Amino acid sequence: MQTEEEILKIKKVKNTAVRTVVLRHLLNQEKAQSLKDIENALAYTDRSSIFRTLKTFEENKVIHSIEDGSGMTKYAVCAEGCNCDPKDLHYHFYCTNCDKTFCLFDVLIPKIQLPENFKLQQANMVVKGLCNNCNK
Amino acid sequence: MQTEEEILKIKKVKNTAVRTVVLRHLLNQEKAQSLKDIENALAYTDRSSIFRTLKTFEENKVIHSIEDGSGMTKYAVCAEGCNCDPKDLHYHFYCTNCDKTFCLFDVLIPKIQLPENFKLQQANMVVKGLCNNCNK
DNA sequence: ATAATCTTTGCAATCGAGTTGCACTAAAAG
DNA sequence: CTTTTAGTGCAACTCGATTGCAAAGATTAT
Repeated sequence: MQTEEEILKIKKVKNTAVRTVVLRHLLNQEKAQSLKDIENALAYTDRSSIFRTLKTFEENKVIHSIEDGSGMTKYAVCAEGCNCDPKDLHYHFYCTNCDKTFCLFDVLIPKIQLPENFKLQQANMVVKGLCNNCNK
Repeated sequence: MQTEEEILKIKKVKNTAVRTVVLRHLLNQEKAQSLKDIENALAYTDRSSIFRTLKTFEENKVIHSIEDGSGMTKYAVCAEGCNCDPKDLHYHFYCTNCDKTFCLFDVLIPKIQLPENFKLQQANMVVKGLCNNCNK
């Protein structure tokens, strides 16, 4: 497992106090985090600083963003060697009753044949409905 | 083609002035409409009335909502016999440069095998990137 | 038909995620 | 050490979505 410093160095992002704690937090979580999640976890760090940090991380492929249907963009650290291709991604299932998001790791996203000269940057596949707990 | 009155009767939604004009507008458009689109088109109808009308329509399966990556929820009239299954839907391609949304009618969404006892209500497949015009 | 009740509508206000301007501080370059 | 560039914190703002409330309209019971 890489340290925050190593990751930032590899991705050519200058290391700062805010960047280190944000990245560390993301690495410590098993679920993708929203700006609000991070803000709540890091009580003494300003929201806009976290926001700009996330933008910087995203531009430099340190993290990628996910639309999971909850209405809030979530962020997760890219796996080693991740180039944010859709093949790295999976479906998200958002339960409209309990507001939980499930990652459907077992269901792979098929290759999408885009029209001529379209360039894919990101794919968000959100499935909404009732989870096993709420479907009664 | 059904009239607004027929559709509302079939879906058991009481007919009102606002509901008729909103539904008529949606029927007349070839593209899915955002709340703002409808608001602009119907100058003398209040936004919150349109909003509540859309919620009522959605609950009663008169229309379905679409997240197309633009950040605004869009609405489209359900086809006759549509039960808002994902099989009725298609991918949306959102160009991050020119902010246009393209419906990829030719690329069908494969059947998604959900985990045991999960109930699917809606699926939004959004692909982001550069369209043929911006990819130069 | 009339009163009581429920629904719909319009307006204004609010919410919340995201974003930006600006001044201050810290780090890098000269 | 001075100049320049980058990062941070605070407050304010944007904008889509949503809600409280009172007036208007429709429905039901008397």
